[in-house]
Amino acid sequence: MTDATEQTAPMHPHAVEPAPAPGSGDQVASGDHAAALASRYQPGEVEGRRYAQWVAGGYFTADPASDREPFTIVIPPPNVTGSLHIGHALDHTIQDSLVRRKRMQGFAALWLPGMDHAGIATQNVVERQLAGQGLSRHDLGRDAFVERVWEWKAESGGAILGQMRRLGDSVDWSRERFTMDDGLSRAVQTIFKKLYDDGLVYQAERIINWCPRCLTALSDIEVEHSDDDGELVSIRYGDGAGGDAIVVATTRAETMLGDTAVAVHPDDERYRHLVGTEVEVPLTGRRIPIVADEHVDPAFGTGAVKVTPAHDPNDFEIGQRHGLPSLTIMDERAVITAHGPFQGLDRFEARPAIVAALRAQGRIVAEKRPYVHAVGHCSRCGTTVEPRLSLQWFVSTGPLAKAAGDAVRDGRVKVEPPELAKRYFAWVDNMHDWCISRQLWWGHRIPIWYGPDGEVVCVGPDDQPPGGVGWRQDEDVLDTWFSSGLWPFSTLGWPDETADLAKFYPTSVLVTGYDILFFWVARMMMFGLYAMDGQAPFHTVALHGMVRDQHGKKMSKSFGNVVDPLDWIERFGADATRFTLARGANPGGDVPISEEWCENSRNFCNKLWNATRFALINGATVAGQLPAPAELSDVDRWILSRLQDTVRQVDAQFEAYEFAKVCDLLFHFAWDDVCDWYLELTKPVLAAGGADADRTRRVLGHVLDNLLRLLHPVMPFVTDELWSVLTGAETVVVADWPVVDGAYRDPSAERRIEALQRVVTEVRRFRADQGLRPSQRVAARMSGLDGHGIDDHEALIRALVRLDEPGQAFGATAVLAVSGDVTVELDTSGAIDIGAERARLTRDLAAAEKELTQCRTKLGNEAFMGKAPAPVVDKIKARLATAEADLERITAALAALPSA
RNA sequence: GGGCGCGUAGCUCAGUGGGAGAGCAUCCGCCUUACAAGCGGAGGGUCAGGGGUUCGAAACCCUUCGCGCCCACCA
Repeated sequence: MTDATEQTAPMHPHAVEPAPAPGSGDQVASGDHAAALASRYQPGEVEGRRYAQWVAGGYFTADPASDREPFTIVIPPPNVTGSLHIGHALDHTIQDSLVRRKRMQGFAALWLPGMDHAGIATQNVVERQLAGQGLSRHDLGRDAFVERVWEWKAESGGAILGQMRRLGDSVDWSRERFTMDDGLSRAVQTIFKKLYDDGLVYQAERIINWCPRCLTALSDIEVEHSDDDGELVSIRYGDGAGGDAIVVATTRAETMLGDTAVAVHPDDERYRHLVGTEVEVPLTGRRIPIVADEHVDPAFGTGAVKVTPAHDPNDFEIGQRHGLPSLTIMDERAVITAHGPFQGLDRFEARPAIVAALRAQGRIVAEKRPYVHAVGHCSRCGTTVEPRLSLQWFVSTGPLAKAAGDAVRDGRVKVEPPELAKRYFAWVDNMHDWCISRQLWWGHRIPIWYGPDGEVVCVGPDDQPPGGVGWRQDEDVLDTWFSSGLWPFSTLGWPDETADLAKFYPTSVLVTGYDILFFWVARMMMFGLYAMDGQAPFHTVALHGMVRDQHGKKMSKSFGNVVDPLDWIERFGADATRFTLARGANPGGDVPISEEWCENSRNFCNKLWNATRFALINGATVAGQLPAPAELSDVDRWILSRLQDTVRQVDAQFEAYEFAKVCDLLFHFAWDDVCDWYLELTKPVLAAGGADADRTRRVLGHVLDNLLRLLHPVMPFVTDELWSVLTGAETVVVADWPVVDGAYRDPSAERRIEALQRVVTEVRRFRADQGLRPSQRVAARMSGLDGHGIDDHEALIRALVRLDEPGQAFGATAVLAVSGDVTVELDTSGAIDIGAERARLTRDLAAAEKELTQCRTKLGNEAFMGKAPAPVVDKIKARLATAEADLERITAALAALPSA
């Protein structure tokens, strides 16, 4: 462990000098400080003040000229339209913990904040606002509408930034970015042109997912499938007179208006004779061919499929294979445009109308039958997606996705937890081309210009758009995820060769929920590798799960179980909220939370608060050298050794993204080791005064100092407040992260104090069983402590369990046999509850006997003795010895019990 | 339809080949001079069922049952 003087000294250019120690080099926190601390932690009084100090101190501002090793995280940019929900709070807590620790470890740490313009989602929000005033975006016109969205962005985005401050996010505000700002728009245009020039974006007429309400194309990932109830109807095509009738089954009868073929499987004997002939499409009078296609499943329905190339992706494929025409029969709002009685009907109105008309003609051969099938819905508005044939822009994902997969496959990018890489591969290895054009107004407009004579020109960021009569720019904008995919380098200044890009790219770790592994992570991988010469955008992808309620249920408004992070921050504090989330965050796992657990986290904050109060009241010292190991008492050695072990384990768990384990380790070290045992053990020493007390004050200060540092990444506010009071320095934000110092590891001291704890616990247990009030002092005689090397600690033990030295008239009435040869005789003036004690001893006896039997059985098993490794056998032998001794002790104690 | 995962204390979850754990909840006793947002003590589990591998299984394999998630263009 580094020495205390160094630890409090500023180590970063931004760090503020600690308050000069008055008079001497040693700085002893006085009782005055403690008096300043209320008996409870009140987060509201601390958080705003601390955050303002951090920002004013410039601690979060990263320096690209620094010679320190970089550590970079780019924030998953929240949707500018939304507000931060508890899932963001989890995501941010994890990122903040990582970046705060690295900052303390001396890295040039950058956490880059920003927001996403979220094209379709944001446009929808503003359109709804307009609708409230009876307006549509067309009433405003494109420019005015976009202007309106920018206004909303300023309002909504500001709220998000405020929430981030409340959470304590240590982001570099000087580098805040927005996907629509000038720099990022330039990046978008640059990569679009590069892709275009490389032939990796193209325009094509294809069947795409279309939202008839949003009136735009959607990519595959913007479509959510659900199993919906449908009805399968069987319709007879053809007149049947010449045997050319054929029955098809469909859930979408309305599309028959656009049928251009009927398809059967080539091997289907039932229909072989019909292949190559024509049938008449009912209601239309059109005659269409019957074709043979492998895609048809002869076992499904009637084995014959109606083919509507313009309104079904499969049918489109079949159409391509057989050179069929595509008949578009619906407009962009999914209203029937085909001439006839159905014109003007919505698709869902047309369906029953057409079925009724068919029935009237006797064409329905099998009545409607319920049929559950997967139906796509717009992920933004829920409207049933309509496959639509239209001219759109696509990214050719083949080579990009291959590279994205390889980067993880060959280990250049690690996925945590590794199991989730399977999902990633499943995605990138089966990716379709990506439809990137959107018929929206809010977004990056596609930099393609069309000339009067059919010219198509892609315009780069530094190019002058073609002027002249008849030239016009493509009306569409790009998919939001197109710009999000550039985030790790566009935010650092790309395409310019900036100092930030050189220093902070590739980023260190990407933290996000597994739910957007496909949406976002895969796209960043594709674009990062492509734009940055094969350098992946991050070294590690650390995935967490979704926040859930205390029963593991998804949070949703309809369940009424949604937690607003600001609500918890108000009521329990930001640190409690963060600790609750971090404590549940196992890698890749969902995070259940509840108000009760958050209360517990708040209590933990208060525990730290009061432990520090105790230290201050007792004059804990944080400056100066920690005494050499040889000068330390057993208790000092024990707690310092426990601290070393905690530092070691916390580091290991941090590196493994095991946030739940980090929290668990620190919680137990702080509450059990430090508060429940160590502070109690220091009380008699401090009360006695003298050199021992002086030394204890130094160790106590050191332990708390380091504990607060260790907790700071997860609980930044309370630790900063306490640490600055304890040390007199400005802030723990840029203090050194604790380092393991092997000189203070002391397993034998740990064993001795553990023995002491066993004795204390046994006496307490007896006292509790006997109903002895804590305040009641009992005379006692102890022996056998030397067997554990704790004979020096008899006074300490007596202090902890209120046992007096035996007086003149000592008459033991109870003998506790603790462990080894330790016995404690207590003078309870004959007032012991023999029944309770007998019950206790009988239970212990049974446990010891069980243990004894188990061990003997094993050791008597030749196969075990022959094959089990020696250390395992030795361990069983040791257990046997302990069990035998326990049995003997307990038996003796039972025998010594006065008969009732 | 394909893929992935889960089932351990009342609840939520750790534990992945050698003595069943944590937090919360429960019960008992305490205002013991940092903290009642606290302190001390206690109870509670055939590790979903079955089979197998092994000297040894909560863990590895097979299987049954139950649950969840992701992906998906069979009308």
